[in-house]
Amino acid sequence: MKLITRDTDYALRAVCFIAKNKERLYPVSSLVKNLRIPGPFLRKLLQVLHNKGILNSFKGKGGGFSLAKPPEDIFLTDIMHIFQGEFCLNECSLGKGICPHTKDCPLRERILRIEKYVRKELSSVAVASLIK
Amino acid sequence: MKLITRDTDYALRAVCFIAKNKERLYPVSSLVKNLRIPGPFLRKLLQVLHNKGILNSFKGKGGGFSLAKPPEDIFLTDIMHIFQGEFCLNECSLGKGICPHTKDCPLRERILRIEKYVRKELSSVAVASLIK
DNA sequence: AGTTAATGATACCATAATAGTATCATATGT
DNA sequence: ACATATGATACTATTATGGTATCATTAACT
Repeated sequence: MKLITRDTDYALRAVCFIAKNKERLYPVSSLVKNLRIPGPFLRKLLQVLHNKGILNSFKGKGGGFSLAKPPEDIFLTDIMHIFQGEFCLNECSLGKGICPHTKDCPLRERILRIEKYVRKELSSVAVASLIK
Repeated sequence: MKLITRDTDYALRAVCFIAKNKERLYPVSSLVKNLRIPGPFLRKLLQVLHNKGILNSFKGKGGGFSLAKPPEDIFLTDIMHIFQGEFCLNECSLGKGICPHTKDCPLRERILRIEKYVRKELSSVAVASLIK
């Protein structure tokens, strides 16, 4: 099972790469060369990151992407949230009201505890800490 | 994202149900009534559990499934392992040698730490502890 | 003004994973 | 013999994932 999906992984790598030289503008083509991620796919991801306020974008010749905020303020969880939705380990059939234990599932509590831990661990990871 | 897939969830529920009265034999039909899981699907799952030594099975009229070992000795991780494979959070593209940081990914260590924690938490959950 | 190089938006497609069904064979108690 | 159960396995439908393609828009630079 994957904690981090391909989307998130690609996006994170792109963000980290851009963060290393945060003044510059990086067009997709340049990122593709450096990161070996399929161009059209990466482009889609970057557009999303832009819409979500992680990146700035500039159209036209000489344009590209740059960070919209300092790398200290971009967290792994931000990117995970964008591409993977709300982090939740508890998506067994319970949620759908199928399970007879919907309310008092004996596993639920333990899983929520694990979830809390993982969330805490992940939320401490800023892009800044990944580019050293 | 799901820590526990549908397969595991269904299988676990069936095992717990059987464990509550561990002397009895439960045919699939009876489990279906009680657990509201699609019959043919559950049957397939139970066959796997039998092949993996979690359940006994008895063919023919009056047959059905029973636990192959005491509920104290059946762990959530056993069932997860059967239906979800080796537990591993670290399946980002790294493993495939695509990522330039294959060896010294700054995230890897943190994820491995999380993985270790989750594994420890899950491995402490026996079926016996879920049926009270 | 025209060309080139970039993103914006969005529709499309291919593959794999997931969830579930169907069928035929075999065993067993009555 | 018959009814009821599992064993094995092939099949199918749906969804998620990963990736492409296309056309529109914007901006810099002749």
